[in-house]
Amino acid sequence: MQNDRSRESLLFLTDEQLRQGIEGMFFAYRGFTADPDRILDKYNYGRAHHRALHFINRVPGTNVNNLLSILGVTKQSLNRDLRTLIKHEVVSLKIGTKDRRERHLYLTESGKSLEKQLSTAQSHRMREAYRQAGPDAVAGFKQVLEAMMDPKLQVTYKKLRVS
Amino acid sequence: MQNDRSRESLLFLTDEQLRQGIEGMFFAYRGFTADPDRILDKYNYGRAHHRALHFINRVPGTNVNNLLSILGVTKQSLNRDLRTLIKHEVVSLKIGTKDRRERHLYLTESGKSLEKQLSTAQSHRMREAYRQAGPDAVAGFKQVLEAMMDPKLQVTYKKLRVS
DNA sequence: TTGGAATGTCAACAAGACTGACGTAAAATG
DNA sequence: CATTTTACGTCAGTCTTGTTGACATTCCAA
Repeated sequence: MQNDRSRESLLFLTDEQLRQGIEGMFFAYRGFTADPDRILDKYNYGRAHHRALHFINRVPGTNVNNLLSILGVTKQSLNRDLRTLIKHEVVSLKIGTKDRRERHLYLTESGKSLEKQLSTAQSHRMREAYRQAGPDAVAGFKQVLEAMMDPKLQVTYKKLRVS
Repeated sequence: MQNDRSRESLLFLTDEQLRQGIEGMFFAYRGFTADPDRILDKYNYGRAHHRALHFINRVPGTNVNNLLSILGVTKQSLNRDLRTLIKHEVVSLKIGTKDRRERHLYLTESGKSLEKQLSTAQSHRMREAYRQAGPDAVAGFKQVLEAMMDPKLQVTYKKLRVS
Protein backbone atom coordinates (compact mmCIF):
# COMPACT_ATOMS: atom_id res chain seq x y z
CA MET A 1 0.00 0.00 0.00
CA GLN A 2 1.08 3.55 -0.75
CA ASN A 3 0.71 6.31 1.76
CA ASP A 4 -0.72 9.68 0.74
CA ARG A 5 2.64 11.24 0.35
CA SER A 6 4.10 8.75 -2.09
CA ARG A 7 0.85 8.56 -3.99
CA GLU A 8 0.81 12.29 -4.49
CA SER A 9 4.44 12.42 -5.50
CA LEU A 10 3.73 10.02 -8.36
CA LEU A 11 0.72 11.83 -9.78
CA PHE A 12 2.91 13.18 -12.56
CA LEU A 13 3.42 9.62 -13.82
CA THR A 14 -0.22 8.77 -14.50
CA ASP A 15 -1.30 7.50 -17.90
CA GLU A 16 -3.12 10.78 -18.45
CA GLN A 17 0.05 12.76 -17.78
CA LEU A 18 2.04 10.57 -20.15
CA ARG A 19 -0.61 10.88 -22.83
CA GLN A 20 -0.51 14.65 -22.52
CA GLY A 21 3.24 14.53 -22.95
CA ILE A 22 2.93 12.43 -26.09
CA GLU A 23 0.30 14.66 -27.64
CA GLY A 24 2.20 17.73 -26.49
CA MET A 25 5.28 16.58 -28.38
CA PHE A 26 3.22 15.91 -31.48
CA PHE A 27 1.47 19.27 -31.56
CA ALA A 28 4.46 21.28 -30.40
CA TYR A 29 6.71 19.80 -33.06
CA ARG A 30 4.27 21.03 -35.68
CA GLY A 31 4.60 24.55 -34.30
CA PHE A 32 8.33 24.14 -33.99
CA THR A 33 8.76 23.48 -37.72
CA ALA A 34 5.98 25.70 -39.07
CA ASP A 35 7.88 29.00 -39.34
CA PRO A 36 11.07 27.71 -40.97
CA ASP A 37 8.95 25.60 -43.33
CA ARG A 38 7.34 28.72 -44.74
CA ILE A 39 10.74 30.23 -45.50
CA LEU A 40 12.13 27.00 -46.93
CA ASP A 41 9.19 26.78 -49.33
CA LYS A 42 10.23 30.02 -50.97
CA TYR A 43 13.63 28.54 -51.81
CA ASN A 44 12.25 25.11 -52.72
CA TYR A 45 14.11 23.54 -49.83
CA GLY A 46 12.77 21.13 -47.23
CA ARG A 47 13.42 20.29 -43.62
CA ALA A 48 16.34 18.10 -44.55
CA HIS A 49 18.11 21.10 -46.05
CA HIS A 50 17.33 23.12 -42.94
CA ARG A 51 18.83 20.48 -40.67
CA ALA A 52 21.98 20.30 -42.77
CA LEU A 53 22.34 24.07 -42.76
CA HIS A 54 21.78 24.24 -39.02
CA PHE A 55 24.47 21.74 -38.14
CA ILE A 56 27.00 22.86 -40.73
CA ASN A 57 26.63 26.28 -39.17
CA ARG A 58 27.06 24.80 -35.72
CA VAL A 59 30.10 22.70 -36.65
CA PRO A 60 31.87 24.52 -39.48
CA GLY A 61 34.29 22.29 -41.36
CA THR A 62 32.55 19.08 -40.30
CA ASN A 63 33.03 16.12 -42.57
CA VAL A 64 30.13 14.21 -44.06
CA ASN A 65 30.38 11.26 -41.69
CA ASN A 66 30.12 13.43 -38.61
CA LEU A 67 27.14 15.27 -40.04
CA LEU A 68 25.57 11.92 -40.84
CA SER A 69 25.85 10.73 -37.27
CA ILE A 70 24.20 13.91 -36.05
CA LEU A 71 21.36 13.84 -38.55
CA GLY A 72 20.72 10.12 -38.40
CA VAL A 73 20.06 9.55 -42.08
CA THR A 74 21.86 7.57 -44.75
CA LYS A 75 24.75 9.19 -46.54
CA GLN A 76 22.92 8.85 -49.84
CA SER A 77 19.98 10.82 -48.52
CA LEU A 78 22.16 13.57 -47.12
CA ASN A 79 24.27 13.65 -50.24
CA ARG A 80 21.37 14.52 -52.50
CA ASP A 81 20.47 17.59 -50.48
CA LEU A 82 24.08 18.51 -49.95
CA ARG A 83 24.65 18.43 -53.71
CA THR A 84 21.78 20.86 -54.21
CA LEU A 85 23.06 23.20 -51.53
CA ILE A 86 26.55 23.12 -53.02
CA LYS A 87 25.25 23.74 -56.53
CA HIS A 88 23.32 26.74 -55.22
CA GLU A 89 26.50 27.96 -53.53
CA VAL A 90 24.88 27.91 -50.12
CA VAL A 91 27.33 25.32 -48.83
CA SER A 92 30.96 25.03 -49.85
CA LEU A 93 33.08 21.93 -49.79
CA LYS A 94 36.77 21.55 -49.17
CA ILE A 95 38.67 18.33 -49.71
CA GLY A 96 40.58 17.36 -46.58
CA THR A 97 44.29 18.12 -46.59
CA LYS A 98 45.23 15.42 -44.11
CA ASP A 99 42.80 12.77 -45.37
CA ARG A 100 41.84 13.49 -48.94
CA ARG A 101 38.80 11.23 -48.75
CA GLU A 102 37.11 13.64 -46.40
CA ARG A 103 34.99 16.60 -47.52
CA HIS A 104 34.78 19.47 -45.08
CA LEU A 105 31.59 21.48 -45.16
CA TYR A 106 31.12 25.20 -44.66
CA LEU A 107 28.37 27.74 -45.18
CA THR A 108 29.03 30.38 -47.81
CA GLU A 109 28.03 33.98 -47.11
CA SER A 110 24.60 33.41 -48.62
CA GLY A 111 24.36 30.17 -46.67
CA LYS A 112 25.04 32.02 -43.44
CA SER A 113 22.41 34.55 -44.34
CA LEU A 114 19.81 31.87 -45.10
CA GLU A 115 20.63 29.98 -41.91
CA LYS A 116 20.27 33.20 -39.96
CA GLN A 117 16.87 33.79 -41.49
CA LEU A 118 15.71 30.28 -40.58
CA SER A 119 17.07 30.27 -37.05
CA THR A 120 15.66 33.71 -36.38
CA ALA A 121 12.19 32.53 -37.34
CA GLN A 122 12.48 29.37 -35.29
CA SER A 123 14.02 31.13 -32.31
CA HIS A 124 11.31 33.73 -32.30
CA ARG A 125 8.64 31.18 -31.48
CA MET A 126 10.93 29.43 -29.02
CA ARG A 127 11.67 32.73 -27.30
CA GLU A 128 7.99 33.54 -26.93
CA ALA A 129 7.28 30.10 -25.51
CA TYR A 130 10.19 30.46 -23.08
CA ARG A 131 9.06 33.92 -22.05
CA GLN A 132 5.49 32.79 -21.43
CA ALA A 133 6.56 29.74 -19.45
CA GLY A 134 9.34 31.34 -17.43
CA PRO A 135 12.86 30.25 -16.44
CA ASP A 136 11.91 27.36 -14.16
CA ALA A 137 9.65 25.83 -16.79
CA VAL A 138 12.42 26.17 -19.37
CA ALA A 139 14.85 24.33 -17.13
CA GLY A 140 12.33 21.52 -16.73
CA PHE A 141 11.57 21.47 -20.44
CA LYS A 142 15.21 20.88 -21.26
CA GLN A 143 15.63 18.23 -18.59
CA VAL A 144 12.76 16.17 -19.93
CA LEU A 145 13.87 16.56 -23.56
CA GLU A 146 17.36 15.41 -22.71
CA ALA A 147 16.07 12.40 -20.80
CA MET A 148 13.94 11.43 -23.78
CA MET A 149 16.86 11.16 -26.21
CA ASP A 150 18.60 7.94 -27.14
CA PRO A 151 21.81 7.72 -25.09
CA LYS A 152 24.02 8.20 -28.16
CA LEU A 153 22.16 11.32 -29.23
CA GLN A 154 22.30 12.60 -25.70
CA VAL A 155 26.07 12.51 -26.00
CA THR A 156 25.94 14.24 -29.38
CA TYR A 157 23.64 16.87 -27.92
CA LYS A 158 25.95 17.57 -25.01
CA LYS A 159 28.99 17.76 -27.25
CA LEU A 160 27.32 20.45 -29.34
CA ARG A 161 26.58 22.31 -26.14
CA VAL A 162 30.23 22.78 -25.23
CA SER A 163 31.83 23.03 -28.65
CA MET B 1 20.57 49.92 -18.83
CA GLN B 2 19.64 46.69 -17.10
CA ASN B 3 20.43 46.13 -13.50
CA ASP B 4 21.92 42.85 -12.31
CA ARG B 5 18.61 41.45 -11.27
CA SER B 6 16.78 41.88 -14.55
CA ARG B 7 19.81 40.74 -16.49
CA GLU B 8 19.98 37.55 -14.49
CA SER B 9 16.29 36.89 -14.85
CA LEU B 10 16.63 36.93 -18.62
CA LEU B 11 19.56 34.54 -18.85
CA PHE B 12 17.17 31.81 -19.95
CA LEU B 13 16.42 33.77 -23.11
CA THR B 14 19.97 33.88 -24.51
CA ASP B 15 20.68 32.68 -28.03
CA GLU B 16 22.53 29.73 -26.57
CA GLN B 17 19.51 28.73 -24.50
CA LEU B 18 17.24 29.01 -27.52
CA ARG B 19 19.62 26.98 -29.64
CA GLN B 20 19.68 24.24 -27.03
CA GLY B 21 15.90 24.21 -27.07
CA ILE B 22 15.86 23.85 -30.85
CA GLU B 23 18.41 21.05 -30.88
CA GLY B 24 16.72 19.46 -27.89
CA MET B 25 13.42 19.29 -29.77
CA PHE B 26 15.16 17.77 -32.78
CA PHE B 27 17.01 15.04 -30.90
CA ALA B 28 14.20 14.32 -28.44
CA TYR B 29 11.66 13.88 -31.23
CA ARG B 30 13.87 11.18 -32.70
CA GLY B 31 13.81 9.33 -29.39
CA PHE B 32 10.11 9.96 -29.07
CA THR B 33 9.31 8.16 -32.32
CA ALA B 34 12.02 5.49 -32.24
CA ASP B 35 10.24 2.82 -30.20
CA PRO B 36 6.85 2.90 -31.97
CA ASP B 37 8.67 2.99 -35.32
CA ARG B 38 10.25 -0.38 -34.61
CA ILE B 39 6.85 -1.92 -33.91
CA LEU B 40 5.21 -0.27 -36.92
CA ASP B 41 7.90 -1.69 -39.20
CA LYS B 42 6.82 -5.21 -38.34
CA TYR B 43 3.32 -4.48 -39.60
CA ASN B 44 4.48 -2.42 -42.58
CA TYR B 45 2.83 0.66 -41.14
CA GLY B 46 4.31 4.14 -40.80
CA ARG B 47 3.99 7.06 -38.43
CA ALA B 48 0.91 8.25 -40.28
CA HIS B 49 -0.88 5.03 -39.33
CA HIS B 50 0.27 5.40 -35.74
CA ARG B 51 -1.08 8.94 -35.49
CA ALA B 52 -4.44 7.87 -36.91
CA LEU B 53 -4.66 4.95 -34.47
CA HIS B 54 -3.71 7.16 -31.56
CA PHE B 55 -6.39 9.74 -32.16
CA ILE B 56 -9.13 7.31 -33.19
CA ASN B 57 -8.44 5.63 -29.86
CA ARG B 58 -8.57 8.97 -28.07
CA VAL B 59 -11.76 10.11 -29.78
CA PRO B 60 -13.72 6.97 -30.61
CA GLY B 61 -16.43 7.59 -33.19
CA THR B 62 -14.71 10.69 -34.57
CA ASN B 63 -15.65 11.61 -38.10
CA VAL B 64 -13.07 12.01 -40.83
CA ASN B 65 -13.13 15.80 -40.87
CA ASN B 66 -12.42 16.06 -37.18
CA LEU B 67 -9.54 13.63 -37.47
CA LEU B 68 -8.16 15.63 -40.37
CA SER B 69 -8.13 18.83 -38.36
CA ILE B 70 -6.26 17.09 -35.54
CA LEU B 71 -3.70 15.46 -37.78
CA GLY B 72 -3.16 18.41 -40.09
CA VAL B 73 -2.89 16.44 -43.31
CA THR B 74 -4.95 16.35 -46.47
CA LYS B 75 -7.88 14.01 -46.81
CA GLN B 76 -6.16 12.23 -49.68
CA SER B 77 -3.18 11.48 -47.51
CA LEU B 78 -5.26 10.29 -44.57
CA ASN B 79 -7.58 8.33 -46.81
CA ARG B 80 -4.79 6.22 -48.19
CA ASP B 81 -3.73 5.03 -44.75
CA LEU B 82 -7.29 4.77 -43.45
CA ARG B 83 -8.19 2.50 -46.36
CA THR B 84 -5.35 0.20 -45.43
CA LEU B 85 -6.29 0.13 -41.75
CA ILE B 86 -9.92 -0.62 -42.58
CA LYS B 87 -8.97 -3.36 -45.02
CA HIS B 88 -6.80 -4.93 -42.32
CA GLU B 89 -9.75 -4.69 -39.91
CA VAL B 90 -7.78 -2.57 -37.49
CA VAL B 91 -10.18 0.34 -37.86
CA SER B 92 -13.93 0.04 -38.41
CA LEU B 93 -16.20 2.58 -40.02
CA LYS B 94 -19.85 3.29 -39.25
CA ILE B 95 -22.09 5.54 -41.30
CA GLY B 96 -23.62 8.25 -39.13
CA THR B 97 -27.21 7.72 -38.02
CA LYS B 98 -28.01 11.41 -37.57
CA ASP B 99 -26.04 12.66 -40.56
CA ARG B 100 -25.56 9.84 -42.99
CA ARG B 101 -22.76 11.65 -44.84
CA GLU B 102 -20.47 11.21 -41.88
CA ARG B 103 -18.27 8.18 -41.32
CA HIS B 104 -17.49 7.45 -37.69
CA LEU B 105 -14.22 5.75 -36.94
CA TYR B 106 -13.51 3.15 -34.26
CA LEU B 107 -10.72 0.77 -33.41
CA THR B 108 -11.56 -2.90 -33.70
CA GLU B 109 -10.34 -5.29 -31.02
CA SER B 110 -7.12 -5.93 -32.92
CA GLY B 111 -6.82 -2.17 -33.46
CA LYS B 112 -7.09 -1.57 -29.74
CA SER B 113 -4.46 -4.17 -29.12
CA LEU B 114 -2.07 -2.66 -31.66
CA GLU B 115 -2.64 0.83 -30.31
CA LYS B 116 -1.96 -0.44 -26.81
CA GLN B 117 1.29 -1.97 -27.98
CA LEU B 118 2.39 1.29 -29.59
CA SER B 119 1.39 3.57 -26.74
CA THR B 120 2.98 1.27 -24.19
CA ALA B 121 6.30 1.48 -26.02
CA GLN B 122 6.07 5.24 -26.39
CA SER B 123 4.88 5.80 -22.82
CA HIS B 124 7.68 3.70 -21.44
CA ARG B 125 10.30 6.12 -22.67
CA MET B 126 8.21 9.10 -21.65
CA ARG B 127 7.74 7.64 -18.18
CA GLU B 128 11.46 7.12 -17.74
CA ALA B 129 12.17 10.67 -18.86
CA TYR B 130 9.52 12.02 -16.49
CA ARG B 131 10.86 9.94 -13.64
CA GLN B 132 14.43 11.10 -14.20
CA ALA B 133 13.44 14.74 -14.48
CA GLY B 134 10.91 14.86 -11.65
CA PRO B 135 7.47 16.46 -11.24
CA ASP B 136 8.52 20.11 -11.40
CA ALA B 137 10.47 19.56 -14.58
CA VAL B 138 7.50 17.76 -16.12
CA ALA B 139 5.21 20.67 -15.33
CA GLY B 140 7.67 23.04 -17.02
CA PHE B 141 8.08 20.70 -19.98
CA LYS B 142 4.37 20.76 -20.63
CA GLN B 143 4.10 24.51 -20.21
CA VAL B 144 6.78 25.17 -22.83
CA LEU B 145 5.34 22.62 -25.25
CA GLU B 146 1.90 24.17 -24.98
CA ALA B 147 3.26 27.66 -25.53
CA MET B 148 5.07 26.47 -28.65
CA MET B 149 1.93 25.24 -30.42
CA ASP B 150 -0.02 27.21 -32.99
CA PRO B 151 -3.03 28.77 -31.22
CA LYS B 152 -5.50 26.56 -33.08
CA LEU B 153 -3.65 23.40 -32.13
CA GLN B 154 -3.40 24.62 -28.57
CA VAL B 155 -7.18 24.63 -28.50
CA THR B 156 -7.32 21.15 -30.02
CA TYR B 157 -4.78 19.95 -27.48
CA LYS B 158 -6.77 21.33 -24.56
CA LYS B 159 -10.01 19.87 -25.86
CA LEU B 160 -8.44 16.41 -25.93
CA ARG B 161 -7.34 16.97 -22.36
CA VAL B 162 -10.86 17.36 -21.01
CA SER B 163 -12.79 15.06 -23.32
C1' DT C 1 52.00 -3.48 -53.14
C1' DT C 2 47.89 -5.03 -52.58
C1' DG C 3 43.60 -5.85 -50.31
C1' DG C 4 40.42 -4.18 -46.99
C1' DA C 5 38.24 -0.30 -44.72
C1' DA C 6 36.56 4.29 -44.89
C1' DT C 7 34.52 8.05 -47.44
C1' DG C 8 31.71 9.78 -50.68
C1' DT C 9 28.82 9.59 -55.40
C1' DC C 10 25.34 7.94 -58.71
C1' DA C 11 20.99 5.53 -59.73
C1' DA C 12 16.69 3.55 -58.77
C1' DC C 13 12.97 2.99 -55.79
C1' DA C 14 9.31 3.56 -51.88
C1' DA C 15 6.64 6.00 -48.41
C1' DG C 16 4.03 9.62 -47.49
C1' DA C 17 3.11 14.16 -47.97
C1' DC C 18 1.00 17.59 -51.46
C1' DT C 19 -2.39 19.80 -55.27
C1' DG C 20 -6.07 19.55 -58.54
C1' DA C 21 -10.13 17.65 -60.50
C1' DC C 22 -14.09 15.05 -60.18
C1' DG C 23 -17.99 12.13 -58.24
C1' DT C 24 -21.61 10.91 -54.97
C1' DA C 25 -24.63 11.23 -51.34
C1' DA C 26 -26.94 13.76 -47.94
C1' DA C 27 -28.21 17.85 -45.62
C1' DA C 28 -29.43 22.59 -45.51
C1' DT C 29 -31.39 26.54 -47.56
C1' DG C 30 -34.04 29.80 -50.27
C1' DC D 1 -38.73 21.50 -54.48
C1' DA D 2 -34.61 23.08 -56.79
C1' DT D 3 -30.15 24.58 -55.61
C1' DT D 4 -26.22 25.00 -52.90
C1' DT D 5 -23.28 23.40 -49.43
C1' DT D 6 -21.10 19.83 -46.77
C1' DA D 7 -18.81 15.39 -46.02
C1' DC D 8 -16.38 12.04 -47.90
C1' DG D 9 -14.03 9.27 -51.43
C1' DT D 10 -11.02 8.59 -55.46
C1' DC D 11 -7.94 9.14 -59.49
C1' DA D 12 -3.84 11.18 -61.22
C1' DG D 13 0.40 13.41 -60.84
C1' DT D 14 4.19 15.60 -58.28
C1' DC D 15 7.66 16.46 -54.55
C1' DT D 16 10.50 15.55 -50.52
C1' DT D 17 13.05 12.56 -48.17
C1' DG D 18 13.95 8.39 -46.75
C1' DT D 19 15.80 3.62 -48.39
C1' DT D 20 19.30 -0.11 -50.95
C1' DG D 21 22.63 -1.41 -54.20
C1' DA D 22 26.59 -0.61 -56.95
C1' DC D 23 30.70 1.81 -57.63
C1' DA D 24 34.85 5.07 -57.29
C1' DT D 25 38.42 7.03 -54.63
C1' DT D 26 41.61 7.19 -51.01
C1' DC D 27 44.07 5.63 -47.06
C1' DC D 28 46.42 2.33 -44.37
C1' DA D 29 48.32 -1.83 -42.74
C1' DA D 30 49.82 -6.59 -43.57
